[in-house]
Amino acid sequence: MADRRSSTIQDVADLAQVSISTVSRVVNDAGYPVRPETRRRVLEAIGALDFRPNPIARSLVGKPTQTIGLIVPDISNPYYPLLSRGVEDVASEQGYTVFFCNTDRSAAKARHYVEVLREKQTDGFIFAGGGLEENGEPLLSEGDSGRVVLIGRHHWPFPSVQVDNARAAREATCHLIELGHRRIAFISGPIGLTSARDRLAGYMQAMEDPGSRVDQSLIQEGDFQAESGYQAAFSLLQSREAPTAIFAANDQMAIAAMAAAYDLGLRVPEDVAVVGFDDTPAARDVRPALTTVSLPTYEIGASAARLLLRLLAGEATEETVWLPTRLVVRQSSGVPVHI
Amino acid sequence: MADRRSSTIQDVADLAQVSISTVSRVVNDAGYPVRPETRRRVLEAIGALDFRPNPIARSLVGKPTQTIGLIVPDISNPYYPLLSRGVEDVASEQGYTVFFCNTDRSAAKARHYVEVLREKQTDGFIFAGGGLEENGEPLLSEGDSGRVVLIGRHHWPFPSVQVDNARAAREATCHLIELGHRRIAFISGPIGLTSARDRLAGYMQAMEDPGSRVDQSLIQEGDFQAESGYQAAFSLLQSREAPTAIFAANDQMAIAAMAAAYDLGLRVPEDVAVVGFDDTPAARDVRPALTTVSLPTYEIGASAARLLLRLLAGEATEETVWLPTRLVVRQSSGVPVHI
DNA sequence: TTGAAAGCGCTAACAT
DNA sequence: ATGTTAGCGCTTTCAA
Repeated sequence: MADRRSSTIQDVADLAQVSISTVSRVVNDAGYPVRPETRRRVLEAIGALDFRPNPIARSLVGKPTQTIGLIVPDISNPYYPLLSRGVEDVASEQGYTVFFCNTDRSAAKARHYVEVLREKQTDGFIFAGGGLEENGEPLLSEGDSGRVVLIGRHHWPFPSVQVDNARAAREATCHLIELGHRRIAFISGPIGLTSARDRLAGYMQAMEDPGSRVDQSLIQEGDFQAESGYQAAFSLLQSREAPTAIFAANDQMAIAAMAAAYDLGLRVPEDVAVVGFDDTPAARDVRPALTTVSLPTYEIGASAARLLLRLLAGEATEETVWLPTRLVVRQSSGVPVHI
Repeated sequence: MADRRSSTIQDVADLAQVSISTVSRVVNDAGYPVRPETRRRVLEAIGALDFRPNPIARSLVGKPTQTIGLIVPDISNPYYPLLSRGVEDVASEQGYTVFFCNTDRSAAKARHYVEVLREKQTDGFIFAGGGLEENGEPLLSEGDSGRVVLIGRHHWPFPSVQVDNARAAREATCHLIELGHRRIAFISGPIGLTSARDRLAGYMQAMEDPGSRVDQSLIQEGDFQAESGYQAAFSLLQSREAPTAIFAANDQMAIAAMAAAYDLGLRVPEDVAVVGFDDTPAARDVRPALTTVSLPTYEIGASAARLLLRLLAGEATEETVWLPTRLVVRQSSGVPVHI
């Protein structure tokens, strides 16, 4: 039953013997005066017809859609699900529904989604990951102000939530140094990405401390995907002066690096120590469990959502939320530990 | 520039000195006769004003939105990103944009999303994973026919794409039996899910073949999450008559099972063989690499999208697409192999 | 307390 | 070939 084209406000009005304005009033229940008896009739009709206001029509007249979008660069990176969860939890708690969009690290796709989300389909959106411009052309404009929050470093006048990637990478590298390692290799993310560059910078800072210049052959560029991490680690580990430790810019590459070591007959952490970045679920599921930089991933998403919601409510203005990172030492770096 | 409230069709009409209908005609370029000179003027105005038709208004008058939704049960299951990719690739190739929705295996959330997507925000949607009813109440209605396709087994009169879970699980179990294993444990998914039950059924079939009744203590229920797999494997492996092989209903649990073995000082595959299901990226990244049932995940998504798009174009009717599975033997089951 | 009517931006008959 | 107009379903003045 109730499978015909869904009922409209007019149907309800007819059934309740009132005008559509009255129906609209009781639906939007804004403390507008409506005689109890009338309200009752309307409510009854609404129930009988299973009426629900058409959100399209609603937003055409400028009403908020109670929907926000979340744009992420790579849905297959296990880092994002948790972040999404954070966004979703706080959003749905406040009655918002969230649509996820995957840009696949393509600026064109990102632009496309920004446009789609912008055109009033959603009240606002969260943009995670880099790629905020497509060959010079900014993806966002002033007009987006007040309804967008960014995650990660950028040079835009929008609120955002951040994490100190450089600092975190520096700490992780120092951990390895303290363990006695000197030849520490670094597998970076795509250097086109700010976050990847920041992590590299942190590594460099730590390595320079000891005095010596950083051996460039110890640095390999990956692309955040497992395959690239495997390749990089494989060649690193086979080189004449193989590193005794490998620090990968994300967990996927780090886990792949452990695989490369395994395939070369090397033990982790005895022969090579490995540390990752992100603390994705896999980091603790794998063996040896991965030492990695733990990001408050869920909280990053939750904070971004809170920020956006406040923005939409007209509260916050420009603002940056910094969240802390923490090195989680597990087995892969060589220290006897709890998991 | 161009940051005021975006221009409307009226603005364009004014600037081009034509009526809004003419503008609409050139915009919707349906081979409708428009004098070249006029068209040029309109196009020029459109360019000057950076006009883009408001999709909300457009869909209010019944135009398709060129948007589809994809509802998945658990965005943090690494199985879904690839499926999503399949959906997205064929969709965007045909000019559709896709919104992802995560139900978190909650029927209430699923219902919510179905409603949101249904109310014309999207032209149609793909529903992956179970939970198609909330205590008896079906989530979908006849009215959805023609704009929804399902992924996975169900009893609904909607087109869908399927995989033979039972058969695949049977084959995987047989592989273990052929390797000489007799005490093969099974860590199932939540038995509330059809796919989980089917996989269990397949395992049972294979185990019964040899004659003996299946030892119930060999079967543990998990929830598709790593933690449950770890627990199950840990207790299984410590029991008096420990299994020599563990078959987990998905890769996440299988990988966790390997971790449990590792933590108990057991070697995989020498002491325990492990096989998984899904062939997520982690299966090949982990060491020993995981023997697992490979699903054409990407293709499942792509097929579903193709089906939906054809449906929206008014082509297909009711139809079920079956896709093949394949056992990928890697290291964890004990055979010397290629990865 | 309620209704009538004007739009929101667009498409699609229906004129011309 | 182009313009007029009536909606799509809803909210919101403005009247009554």
